[in-house]
Amino acid sequence: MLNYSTSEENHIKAIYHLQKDGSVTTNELAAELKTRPASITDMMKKLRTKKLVHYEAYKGFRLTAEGRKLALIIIRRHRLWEFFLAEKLKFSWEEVHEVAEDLEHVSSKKLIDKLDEYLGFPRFDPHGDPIPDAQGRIETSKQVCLTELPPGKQGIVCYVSDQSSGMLELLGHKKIGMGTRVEIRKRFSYDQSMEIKVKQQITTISGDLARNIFVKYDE
Amino acid sequence: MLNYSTSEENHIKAIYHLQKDGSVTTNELAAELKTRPASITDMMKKLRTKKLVHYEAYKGFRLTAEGRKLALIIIRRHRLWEFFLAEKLKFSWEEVHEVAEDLEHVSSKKLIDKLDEYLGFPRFDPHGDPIPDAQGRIETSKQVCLTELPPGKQGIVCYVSDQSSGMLELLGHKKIGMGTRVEIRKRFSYDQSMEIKVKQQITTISGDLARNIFVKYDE
DNA sequence: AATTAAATTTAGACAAACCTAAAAAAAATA
DNA sequence: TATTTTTTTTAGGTTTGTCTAAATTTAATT
Repeated sequence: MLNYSTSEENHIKAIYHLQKDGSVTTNELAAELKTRPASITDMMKKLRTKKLVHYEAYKGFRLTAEGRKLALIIIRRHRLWEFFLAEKLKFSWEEVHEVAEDLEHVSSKKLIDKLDEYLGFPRFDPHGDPIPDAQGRIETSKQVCLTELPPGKQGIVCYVSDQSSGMLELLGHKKIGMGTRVEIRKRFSYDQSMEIKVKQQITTISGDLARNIFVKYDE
Repeated sequence: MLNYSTSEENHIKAIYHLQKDGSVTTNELAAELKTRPASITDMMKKLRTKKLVHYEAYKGFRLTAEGRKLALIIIRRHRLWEFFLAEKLKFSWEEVHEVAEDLEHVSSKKLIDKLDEYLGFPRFDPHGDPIPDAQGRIETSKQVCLTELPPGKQGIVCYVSDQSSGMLELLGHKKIGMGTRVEIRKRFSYDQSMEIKVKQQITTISGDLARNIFVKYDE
């Protein structure tokens, strides 16, 4: 595997994040990276010669297969470090991103694969974003607390933080378990309770319960 | 605390390592960093304006108090990462240096202090070199296996890797404990046994025993 | 469709960190 | 001490990644 500069890596990563569908524009990328449009044009020419992006003047750019592979490597590094910082070093949720921005450019593959193993092959970073595996495969879903599932979106229960018998009894009664599909129908700001659809039925759950249920959903 | 480039940090660190006593020369530093002498001159001028080195043309250079402080910060980062890689990620002894060369340039103080705490405030890296603490204080001694104590040097026992009762019995008999001063008098290559001086007396210990005793000594 | 506005690219400059080749200073030696 | 050798510095060039200002292309509006 070739080696890329921090700046090249940051450009590739930014394109990956912006490129939801269709192509990314010069101004968008300049805004994202806090540089000037002229600098973006220069860099795109370079990344084109390195076959990391498809680029034609005035037509925007998209990652090549190679470019996407690199983006996933960088995102893997970033999210594994975020997990490490939060889980092992007890950084708070909001602090991990900035430090991971630096750590993600240390490029030893062996380091990252061993870190992954040490952390127990986590699937989601502290923000709920999926972590690509060593082969660059990534889940399309994001993991969030049920309280943050966008209303109308289908979520799949994947984790419950409180494993007490009281919690399990309640979950059993509501017919909620690992893999159950849920969807938020209505939220009440007064007490954070919500009406959700579970197995074709509507039930109400408390904010306390919702805060302990985590779901995956596609963005 | 200001921020320095990777290249500046590497120069500062190299000067620290070469500057045993007296000043460091242009050629020495160029050899150490695998650059050309002309490049060293350029960098020394820059580091002088930043008040990190004392430098006068043709007279070599030494770190200022400020420069030494920076060097110790970089060495602290390097050795803590080495410890992490060996202890937690199970990298081998010889592999840790190269990866730590990259990690040492990630400059978050909070990261390093939390890493230090997570690792249990280790005092020596996997090579036996002392790790500076958060205030930049560093022990002058190096920690090595008794088999590697230079003959004639005084060593102080600081760690015994095998804590079995058999080992403790033997150590008690030989009057060797934590803090005991030892000195190698003669080594026998045939079976790695050695004659050592302990409390004014000469005794013989086996290679097996020596391999489990660790000592600190000043270089 | 013509004109104006916005986005993008080109052209030329700059700083950082390196380089080579030549000049100057210091050290070694005859 | 005079001369040669070695070390160090200066002068000028290169690459990377950024910038500004001007030119060009594309998109929007009248």
